[in-house]
Amino acid sequence: MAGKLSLLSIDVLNGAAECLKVMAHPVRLRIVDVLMQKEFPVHEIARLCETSPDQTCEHLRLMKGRGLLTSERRGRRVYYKIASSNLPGLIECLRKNCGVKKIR
Amino acid sequence: MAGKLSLLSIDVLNGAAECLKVMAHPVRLRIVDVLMQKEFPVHEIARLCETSPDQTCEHLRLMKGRGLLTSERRGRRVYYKIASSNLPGLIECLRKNCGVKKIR
DNA sequence: TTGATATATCGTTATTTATCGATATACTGA
DNA sequence: TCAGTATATCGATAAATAACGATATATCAA
Repeated sequence: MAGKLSLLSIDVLNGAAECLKVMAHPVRLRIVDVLMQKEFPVHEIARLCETSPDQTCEHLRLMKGRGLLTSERRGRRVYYKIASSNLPGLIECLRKNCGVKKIR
Repeated sequence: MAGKLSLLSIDVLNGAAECLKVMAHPVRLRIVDVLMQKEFPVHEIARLCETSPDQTCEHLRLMKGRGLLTSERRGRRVYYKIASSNLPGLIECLRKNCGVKKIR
């Protein structure tokens, strides 16, 4: 072996760490898992994720702020869906690598 | 659509979140990136990651504590290497999905 | 307009995590 | 044994994050 290591750049590492930090929360992982099926309004996400609506808003706001989700108001409901192509890949990675299995 | 969503279990989500939390740090990502090539002793890891040896120890301890790395003393050096098959997959996932590119 | 539903934000407190300096332990070679 | 190198741990402070209640805004239907 000769030459330098081929390493990820600092900028990329910082960006990736930020992304992982946002996703390093069980409820937010669950939200993505839910949204991988289709878009849902906030109260539905809250119900499916078994958290309160206001905490759900918080999580959604965080993820939207990082560009991971987008939202669209229709009537009094706001529908969220996955915006970042990172997320399905990440969840897929977790399923494959972290002993993550589907349950019914 | 009929039937329940197929969701990841709470236990799995907690485990995955813990794993991600550990990896959600630029220096620790760099450490894994370095160790993907081969094992290294602490001071080399510190040098390659441009951090102090004692902070490097901290990071290594954290990751080892989660079963992500293993270590082996040889002489006065302690060599660390990747233990978890999650990690290369995760880094690979970051390379592919998070706009992560190699630099020389 | 009023009441009900849905979503969002704000402020406080609690908890966790990071950083850094100091110090301790382990090993080697002289 | 001593000096020097390598690794590890500990304690304090700082910073970031989470959790929760309270309150605010938006929309619709009556």
